[in-house]
Amino acid sequence: MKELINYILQFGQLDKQQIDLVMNNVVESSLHKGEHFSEAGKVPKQVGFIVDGVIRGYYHHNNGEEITRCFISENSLVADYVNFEANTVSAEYLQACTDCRLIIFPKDNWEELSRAVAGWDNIKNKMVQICMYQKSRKGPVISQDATTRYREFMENYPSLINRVPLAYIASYLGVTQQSLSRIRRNIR
Amino acid sequence: MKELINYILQFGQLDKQQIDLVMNNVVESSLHKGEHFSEAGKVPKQVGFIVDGVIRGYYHHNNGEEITRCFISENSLVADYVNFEANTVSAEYLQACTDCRLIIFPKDNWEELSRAVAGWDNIKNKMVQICMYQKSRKGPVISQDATTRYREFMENYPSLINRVPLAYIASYLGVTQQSLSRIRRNIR
DNA sequence: CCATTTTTTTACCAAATGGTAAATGCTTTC
DNA sequence: GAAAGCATTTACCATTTGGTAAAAAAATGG
Repeated sequence: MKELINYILQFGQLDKQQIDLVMNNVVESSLHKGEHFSEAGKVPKQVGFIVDGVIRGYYHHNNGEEITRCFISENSLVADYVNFEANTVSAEYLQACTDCRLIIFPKDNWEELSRAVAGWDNIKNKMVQICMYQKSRKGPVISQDATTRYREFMENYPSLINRVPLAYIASYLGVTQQSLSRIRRNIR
Repeated sequence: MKELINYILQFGQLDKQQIDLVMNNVVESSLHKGEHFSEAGKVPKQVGFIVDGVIRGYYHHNNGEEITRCFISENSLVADYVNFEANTVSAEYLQACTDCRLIIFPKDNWEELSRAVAGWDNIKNKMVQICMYQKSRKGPVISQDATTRYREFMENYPSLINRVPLAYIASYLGVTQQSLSRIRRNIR
């Protein structure tokens, strides 16, 4: 819980009683590698905070291929927030790509906090903006060759290289995992 | 002006007097192919409506290469709205890729309308959402080969193929224009 | 600790793409 | 309508990447 409180207090002040209110509206939870936080075709019902682990966002393209769009790691909110807010059906999956420890805000509690905690909305909006910004972060540059895309990935996400299965990184970079493996060999 | 009025009235009702107020706060304008609507490094000061023509959004990548991120064509708003609203410096260029006829809302007038026209904010928010959605629309899929990316581009933007210089489409698709030219030959 | 499963690496060949250079075609302008 | 400036196509070859199959390495579960 400490991690979540520290995270929240980055965005605004809360007194002890308010912090307790927040804590009373969350649930600790976990996901094993491969399990889903939310799924395409369903209406998302929760906002999560990643205490430990990495979650990826992906969708199925026409041909059925999985396209990885982003990675989200610890000390971040995770949610398909637009559809969470609008009660609409999600178009993408959010899946644990390592085992994850999470703190969950169920939808009712998330809304309750807006009523119960003065200043919560201000904090909330800032957190959500950061959350959406991370998901929209520029992906790999399509005109660059795979080697360059991998190099830039290492610069932008150095902490992921040794934690996330190669197949997901390959999917994010738009290459087969065989090609990515070859690229890694040739880089050294 | 008719085009703009029709566009606006899609999103809400306005009476004749209110329409006049809107018209009094815009300026007709035009851009030649190659000229910029707004530029990276500057604070955007206007919202535009494209009466005729196509504008592209692009930015410079590390290595100096131009990356085309989106195309916007007639009957759409065009703006770097986040930075327009926040008075912050833009990170991308918006450039006419054909000659364009535009209707411009200078920033002061745009804000004036919120005060002068009841219901304007409601209409405005809907228009801006659509504008931002169009810019965020999913780009070409990085894992597909260039031929497939071009095929899907033709499906998604059939009206652009014969209007926009090939070099810009190539930049959007992440291939050299020579490769794109060859792809076009082989497709027929 | 061994068996099983998952993940990563290798290898080989075919196909796609980039780099470079040049030719052709198309517009614009005077 | 000729000249100049853009835009598009072609060609050739080197390099990169994908497809397929299999081996090796690492992680997982009894």
